[in-house]
Amino acid sequence: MGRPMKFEAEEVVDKALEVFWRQGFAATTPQNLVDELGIGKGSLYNTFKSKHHLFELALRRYSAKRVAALAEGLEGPEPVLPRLREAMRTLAGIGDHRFGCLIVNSVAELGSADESVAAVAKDLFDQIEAAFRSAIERGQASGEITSVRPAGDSAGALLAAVIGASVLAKSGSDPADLNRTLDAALQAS
Amino acid sequence: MGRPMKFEAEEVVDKALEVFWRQGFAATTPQNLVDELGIGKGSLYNTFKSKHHLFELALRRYSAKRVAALAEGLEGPEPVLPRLREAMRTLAGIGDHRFGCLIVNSVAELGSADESVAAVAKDLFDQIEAAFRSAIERGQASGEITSVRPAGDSAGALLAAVIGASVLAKSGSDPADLNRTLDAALQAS
DNA sequence: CTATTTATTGACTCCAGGGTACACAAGTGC
DNA sequence: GCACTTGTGTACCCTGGAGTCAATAAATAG
Repeated sequence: MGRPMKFEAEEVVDKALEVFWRQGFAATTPQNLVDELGIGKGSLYNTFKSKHHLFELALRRYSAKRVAALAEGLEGPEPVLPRLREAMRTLAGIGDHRFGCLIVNSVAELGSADESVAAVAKDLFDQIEAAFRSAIERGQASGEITSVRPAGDSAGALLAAVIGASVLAKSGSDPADLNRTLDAALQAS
Repeated sequence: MGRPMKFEAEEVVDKALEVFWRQGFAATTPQNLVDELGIGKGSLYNTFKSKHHLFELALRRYSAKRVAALAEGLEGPEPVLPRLREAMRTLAGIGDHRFGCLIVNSVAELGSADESVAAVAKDLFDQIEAAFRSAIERGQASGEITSVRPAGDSAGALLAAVIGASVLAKSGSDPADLNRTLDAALQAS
């Protein structure tokens, strides 16, 4: 009982995610959120304890979406290399927006001071690396990818390349160059 | 004529650099700066127009130092691979502090909204890539590095790996793992 | 219909961030 | 010594960030 909420929390978190992604944590004000989420300040603080807590929810939601999309993109029939290629481009956020990856941005902004952010980031990075690794192992099993290098090493290198490309995208690098860079990292596997 | 300054601007910028590196731009308050630079607020704003301007000076100084150290580390007699290896570790900021790279942090925090920051970052990244490239070319000329892959492609991949490692360091990855990752990227060249 | 519970609204508070103003200090030229 | 110029130190100011609160609305139980 009691009055029902006029919005769905998940949708609001999705919108908050966009705002934080565009502006970063510190640069996003409660007023920004009120304006863009379409709910009042009272509801905001009633539903989500604080700006920081909402931020954490947004980070986790972003991570979950990314992991799901990655799993979907990598599964399916071979060949696996083009799948990896496409997945890397998506993760790096190359193209249209130039906001990079929300998690990368957040860990760079707050990582050394905010343990909860660092933890979410480490978690996402570990999951991406694991997904890369299993894809590489599949490719090695089918002979599509050389086995001279351990799959774990290659997966780590690909993860670093994706993160690096995400940052480079924010600094204004040419998307075509970044695609070449990612391809170079991938071909080296 | 006029009263002489009681401090040297360069030293103060160096100290400011440390503070911004530890805390990021938004999280650093004028009071923080006053406390750590050892100069009064009046001098601060008289010498450096604004917090943002001081920040830019700090970024540029950081870049200049990095580029100089990189050039010094890469020059000298062969073999060039161990030099690259060491340079990458230094650039990624693996080890003690866990603050990553100041430029990477700054571009991730402000890059898509602050053109001047993005420009300094792009500049540094270009210079690092160029230094990598010329080192790789030297290695190729002496047969130390395979020439199957264009030096430019490898240089881009190494740059992305270094940036990625810097971010991973902030999220709390094990330094030993990061060193493996960097080695994997380097061996792939 | 009333009591109770929970959401919403938006005015309000509190404080810190970023910067300014001004009185004073420390130099130089004459 | 005196004018002039340029730092220094600090009290002060203003805005906006983050969050709270009291009044009100919308539901359910009985």
